[in-house]
Amino acid sequence: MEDKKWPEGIKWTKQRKDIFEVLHRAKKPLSAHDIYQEILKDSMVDKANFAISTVYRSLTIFEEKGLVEKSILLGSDTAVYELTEGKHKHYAVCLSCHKLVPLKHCPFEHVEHDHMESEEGDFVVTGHKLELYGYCKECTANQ
Amino acid sequence: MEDKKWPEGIKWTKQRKDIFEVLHRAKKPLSAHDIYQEILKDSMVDKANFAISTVYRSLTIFEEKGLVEKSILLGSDTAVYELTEGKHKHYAVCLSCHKLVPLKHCPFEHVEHDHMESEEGDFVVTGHKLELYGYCKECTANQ
DNA sequence: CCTCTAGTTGCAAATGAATTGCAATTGCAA
DNA sequence: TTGCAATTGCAATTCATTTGCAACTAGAGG
Repeated sequence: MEDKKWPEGIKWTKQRKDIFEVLHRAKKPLSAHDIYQEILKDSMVDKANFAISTVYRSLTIFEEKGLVEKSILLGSDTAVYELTEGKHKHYAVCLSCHKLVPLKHCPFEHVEHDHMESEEGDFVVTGHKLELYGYCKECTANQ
Repeated sequence: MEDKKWPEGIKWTKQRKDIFEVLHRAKKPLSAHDIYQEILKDSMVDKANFAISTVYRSLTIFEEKGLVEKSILLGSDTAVYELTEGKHKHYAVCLSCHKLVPLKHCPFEHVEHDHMESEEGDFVVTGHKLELYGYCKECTANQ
């Protein structure tokens, strides 16, 4: 985080630093619970001194500031978060093993804008969320 | 429903018929709660004789049978459902007024398949979920 | 370095969507 | 019409997430 500009009006606390670190080294979106466990595991802190509500509150703020992206993936009821870091990523969810497979490209890099027209006039598109589903290599192989 | 084939092994009960009707005439995805309220409002039944758990259970079955599609839209924590009816629909969510605006076309009609390649080999894509976000005509007009 | 305070946190209790156990009910195949 | 597996109502439960509040700190301004 050191090299990054931190949004105004929000404090860079030890807890937020920990949450950021976990998200930073994660290779996939994590739930609040995942993050919490990871922090405890690393004994970055002792359990008696870190509330999961802090994770939720921090993630909410991070999201508001555009630092993380929240999504609720297919077939799940818990939200997962990942750092935006300027990047733009999508995943495919395996319907069989529920694995998350990152896509190489955003399929929308090549889509013209006028395809976005809505049924009721213009809509200024600022972003999108895409999720593919199907079957991963392993699950296809094993029938 | 009369003209449609009903999946095997699941019964066509009064409750499911009501749920189906509500979904059928809905112009947008509805939550279990929406559906429940709608049914009560229509006095299709009296409250004392229709449990919301039935709505949830029915929707789950409908989803398993491919009759409805479940999604959890941006900025919401409750699932919404709509009949698939063969169609394929996407929405844009207005970040300002939270209105759901249906899109005219699925942007993927024109996307080549190889853009779906994943970082770790092939993935058989059977479907996708797309959600655009941005600002609707009205909200853009009102600044 | 110290002070002060708005922003944060821990904790425990509260929400609210969704699920479940169970006994009673009901489609519907035979 | 009958029999039973599927379904339902109801109430209790689960589980992710949120919230109230008093105690605590980051970090701006002395």
